[in-house]
Amino acid sequence: MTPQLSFYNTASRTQEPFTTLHPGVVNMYCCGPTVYHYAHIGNLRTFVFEDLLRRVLDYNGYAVKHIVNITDVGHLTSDADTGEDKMEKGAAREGKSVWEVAEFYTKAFMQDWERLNLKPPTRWTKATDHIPEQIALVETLEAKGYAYVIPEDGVYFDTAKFPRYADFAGLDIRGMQEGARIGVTEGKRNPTDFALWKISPSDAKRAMEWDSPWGRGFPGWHVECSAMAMKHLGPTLDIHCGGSDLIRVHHSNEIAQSEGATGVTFSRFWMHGGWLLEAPTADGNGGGKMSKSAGEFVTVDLLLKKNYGALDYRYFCLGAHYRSYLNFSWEALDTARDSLKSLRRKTDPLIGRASAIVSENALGWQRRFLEAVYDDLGFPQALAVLNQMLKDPDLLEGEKAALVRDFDRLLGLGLAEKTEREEKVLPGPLAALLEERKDARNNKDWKRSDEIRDLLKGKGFGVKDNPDGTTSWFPL
RNA sequence: GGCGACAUACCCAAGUGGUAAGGGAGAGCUCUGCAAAAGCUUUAUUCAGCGGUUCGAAUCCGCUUGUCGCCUCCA
Repeated sequence: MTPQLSFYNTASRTQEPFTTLHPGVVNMYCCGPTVYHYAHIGNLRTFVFEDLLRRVLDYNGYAVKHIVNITDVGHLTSDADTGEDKMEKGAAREGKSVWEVAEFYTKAFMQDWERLNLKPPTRWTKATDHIPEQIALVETLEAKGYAYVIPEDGVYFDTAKFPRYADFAGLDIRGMQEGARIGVTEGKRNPTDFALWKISPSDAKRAMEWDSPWGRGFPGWHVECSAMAMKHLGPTLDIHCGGSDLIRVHHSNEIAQSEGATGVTFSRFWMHGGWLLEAPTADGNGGGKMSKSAGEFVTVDLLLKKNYGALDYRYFCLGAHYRSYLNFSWEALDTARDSLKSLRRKTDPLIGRASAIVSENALGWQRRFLEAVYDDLGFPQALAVLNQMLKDPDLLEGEKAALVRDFDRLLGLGLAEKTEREEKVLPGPLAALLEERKDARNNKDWKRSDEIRDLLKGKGFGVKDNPDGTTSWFPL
């Protein structure tokens, strides 16, 4: 019996059997990064989750159309005009043009994507390549009576015209009104109304602006995702993903403007990744959601600099359920790195030895693994199944190898191939030392032998004496 | 102020009514000249605290404590 795929749907707040609008095809849109700075590993956790989802869909034989956007338009940081534009802020910080900043960080992001072994999306879509589509969407909303103009400010979406607005995120709008809210835009009809198009102030020239029926300006905070998703995937998506922090505002708004314009369900499944939390420092500061502004700004580059592999971080993410909080600490990452290393030690000897998976036993392991993964991406349990499987003495090596290869299609840890762990050559003088140690050992000069072992250890090389009399070394 | 989430061993963490997965670290054993690596064994009478429902609760309900988040932008 093949296990059935089911995912937790934020829209219904329940886990539902997965179905698609069109048989065999999955249209999936994932909110991507704003490219004004490097992505930190908290941002990246969401993309790792989405990659896991993507792999499960691929594994099931779906033709997946997977779109990830690149937000290269700077949006203001608040409703009020007082907010700073992230892109312009980035440009000012680095003395570059906004376009250069966008290009630089887009490349950096894609590099991180590859390092984490994320499958390339079917298509990357850039916000600035879709200005006409965004304008068209706003025009449709205006024609349907969902939009209103605040002169010299912009076009806004009237959330009162979309009665379901609060449902998706379970917003308590009355409670929000009671809250002290600073920087309310003059002229907004409802606190939840949001800009569809912002008109540039007459006295300031923006680095990125376009002509529109409402005046020169730039698209609002949320239209790009609706416009691009519907252009490339049609009015109804199968899955829309993002980080949990997008639920309340961004995704509520996307639903309002998309469904307002088309009259049909925008996305059948909504899936959101949990946050990466930062441990507080020893003095009790920091802690909470990882961000660029607070605490340590941890990027993949920093990980590599500290001698972790990007896949160590991927493994770290695999250890926790995608919807739960994950506590990041260097100690926890050490754990993940050691775990992956020891996992590789078990799976490396199996590379290239796969046979067919035919025995009852092997099929049972495969079923258990898939049951875990198909149950709302239960990768932590799946990892437990993998570990137990590797220890099963009744399983033939060929089948073990085949299972590892099969599971890794979903895990994406590179367990089935020899990675770039290149054969390093022991530097000449050290090789000579190793020879000398061999002689010492033959003469039972344990003192000298141990000295040399310590010396090599200091240089970063471990030594191990094999039972057959040979000696091997490995980088520590 | 309003709303919400979370709290499982040394660390990460699974488990949402049936009697605590898995990994790492640690410990013991085997192996070894000693190590390393590997293999085996082992590590929570207990799930923040208190009370309740139940034949039965980490799992449901209530209260308390603590941490974090949202009500600006955010993966």
